[in-house]
Amino acid sequence: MKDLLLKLTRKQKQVLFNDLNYLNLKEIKAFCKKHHLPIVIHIEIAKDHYIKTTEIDRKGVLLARIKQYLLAQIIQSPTIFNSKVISFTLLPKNIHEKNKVLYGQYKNKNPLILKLMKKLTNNQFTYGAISQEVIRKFWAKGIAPTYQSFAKAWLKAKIFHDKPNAEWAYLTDKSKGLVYSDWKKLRVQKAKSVLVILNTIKSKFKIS
DNA sequence: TGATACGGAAGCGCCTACTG
DNA sequence: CAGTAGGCGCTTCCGTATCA
Repeated sequence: MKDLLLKLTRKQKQVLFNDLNYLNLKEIKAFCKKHHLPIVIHIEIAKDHYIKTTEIDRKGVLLARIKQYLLAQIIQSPTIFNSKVISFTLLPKNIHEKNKVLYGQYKNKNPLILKLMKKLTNNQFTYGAISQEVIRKFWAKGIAPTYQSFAKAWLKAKIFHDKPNAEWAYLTDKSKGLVYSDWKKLRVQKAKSVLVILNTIKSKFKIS
């Protein structure tokens, strides 16, 4: 399988792959659209019947997809939540830890869910990047965890998460002490040189 | 009209620097 | 010393714009 970056040295590829993190979501979306890489999450509303949601994959997921495309010319299929992990019936008022966390019912900021999750995590749970990452990973695998196992997974992820995700460029630089007054300029510069390389690539099709 | 895309606002995540 | 505001991007939410 040929990759699309033949002209680059190994070192240059390393730099490129690292600097992809400096692209913002708008730039990433534009590249994905041009090359027909999926952006939007799909759900299965009936057997083998899929529709788009309004939700897009996280930045890290999109970047992984782009890397796979650059290296192997493979266009991965979109993230799909199958019917087993979905429900659009109203969230029960008396949810408890044995209930399943389902797409369509689980909503950020829902106070009932927050209360339950706080209870199950020794008051540590917050709605944020980690919670979203954890639950989407479950759903993408076709698993609807109970609130109890979601809480357990969240606590584990929280401990594991000792530094910002690589794709959060600003926070990563910040944690390394590399953020100075003109970080925004740095981001634009890095993004520009990444885009110069990416723009040399013609769109290809190969569905995995 | 319904579906989709876009845009702004608010909260999270992290560290530094400041305030009391 | 503890607490908090500032800085920036990502995510989510929600209202508005656009398209078929």
